[in-house]
Amino acid sequence: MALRLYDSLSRTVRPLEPAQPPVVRVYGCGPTIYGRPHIGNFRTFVAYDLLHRTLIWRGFEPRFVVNLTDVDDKTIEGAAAAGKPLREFTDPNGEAFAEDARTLGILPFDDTPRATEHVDEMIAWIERLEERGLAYRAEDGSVYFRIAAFPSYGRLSGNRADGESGRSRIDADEYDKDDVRDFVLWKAARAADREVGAVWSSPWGEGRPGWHLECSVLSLGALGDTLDLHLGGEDLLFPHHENEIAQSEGATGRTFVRHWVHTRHLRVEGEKMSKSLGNTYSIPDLIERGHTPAAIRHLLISAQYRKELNFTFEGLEGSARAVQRLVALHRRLHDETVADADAEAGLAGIAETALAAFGAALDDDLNSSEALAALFVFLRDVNAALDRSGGVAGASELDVARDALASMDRILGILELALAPDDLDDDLAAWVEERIAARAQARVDRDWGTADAIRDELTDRGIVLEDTAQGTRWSRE
RNA sequence: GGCGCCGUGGCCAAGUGGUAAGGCAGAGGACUGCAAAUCCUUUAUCCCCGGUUCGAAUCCGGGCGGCGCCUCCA
Repeated sequence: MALRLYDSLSRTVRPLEPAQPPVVRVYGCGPTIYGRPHIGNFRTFVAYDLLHRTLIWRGFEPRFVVNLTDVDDKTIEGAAAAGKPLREFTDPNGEAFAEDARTLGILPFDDTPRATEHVDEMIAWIERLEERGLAYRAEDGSVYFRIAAFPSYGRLSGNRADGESGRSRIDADEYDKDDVRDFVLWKAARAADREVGAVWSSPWGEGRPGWHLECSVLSLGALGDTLDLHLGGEDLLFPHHENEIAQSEGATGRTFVRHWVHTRHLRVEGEKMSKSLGNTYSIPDLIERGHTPAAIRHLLISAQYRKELNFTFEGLEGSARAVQRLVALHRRLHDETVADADAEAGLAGIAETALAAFGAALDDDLNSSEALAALFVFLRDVNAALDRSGGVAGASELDVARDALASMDRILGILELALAPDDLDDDLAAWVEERIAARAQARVDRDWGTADAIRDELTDRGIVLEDTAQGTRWSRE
């Protein structure tokens, strides 16, 4: 079974065919680090992560590069507003992104290049384009890409490459362009740029690199002349990626990207995310409201990356419940099932079926929704089998079931987050243990009134009790 | 206007020709001192109309409704 992914250029789901398997060269457009990334950004980055993990699971050797845009209008404005040099403004934002990514269990990328650290290469790139007649200098010292000289422009987005496109995109500030579709490669310095140090010298005078150029130079610089996979949010399809193709293929004469993957935007409570609606939640915002990383991650992968996903607090609560069931299953398999060499609960068959369905779902364009369904069928069937066997299973089938759960979570990364050690303080834990002991005595005495009162007391403090054959277990929430 | 996407049970969401996954919520039951956890049972003819087909949620046509990009937003 081969991994198949939707390719935005051919508009079909087709097998991933890296140029030099098992190596897969992946580049994903990363965040612009002008502020704390929001939950919408992370829908995309969690999708990157799902792909990353699936590639590894399927035996590929991904080289996964995601850039950080640290010079553009927004970072410059932000730095100016904060009265800081650009770098001083963007550094903490880059760190915030890394921190939130870790919180959500996103595997580290192999490289996260920053635009400002590769300006020399970008300048060299523009020179190549100039030599090939694909770039021209405007009167103000800016340099533009000449779209008229790149005939296949528009193939990715389906936007007509020829002249009139119904709606004028002429920007009053960009009257220097020969053609309204031409995009800037090098932006002549403005006073605002100088203020925050967002200025580099070049053959065309002082200025800064254009945003589109960044991704071509960073990706090809890190990965070679052709990328196996290029990822990005759906908003980047046009003009960003269209422009990347033009300037990359224009300069190298080779195919830029073999397979384009775009993620659908997240909606929040049924609405588009926007600052005016106040619904651009960040990861720390959600954690502060009492939501867990595992639940957030579960919700973000509950729909396939190309489908619209509506992020709601009601949904987040539902995800939290689903995560709890997974944790309970994990605990049951590891701590509560008796291994008996002679027993046979039927776990191996359940695991095999689940893994096959799970893998097939991922292979089918990362259908995380269906993969999750396979996991929950596994959950139900294992629980039912163990209920029937009285909590006893064969040692080897138990291992098989544990491995299957671990294997699926290597992709989903949910248990991995949910099982992370709780930072509950020792005093509270000691108190809980004391109360549980008191309740146990009351139960021995058949003093149900006292036993229930203690349980209520714990419930009020957010502690949930479960009486099991092995004794009373407690957990938060 | 150009290029696309979507409309499945109370909510979320799979399924793209063979008779409706899964999650959350609800109801009933088993288990339990009572609970919790777990299991079992239970709630849909898939926006509307027409067509193709032995057969369509799935294909085609037409409506209605929602959404994205075309502005350096993932």
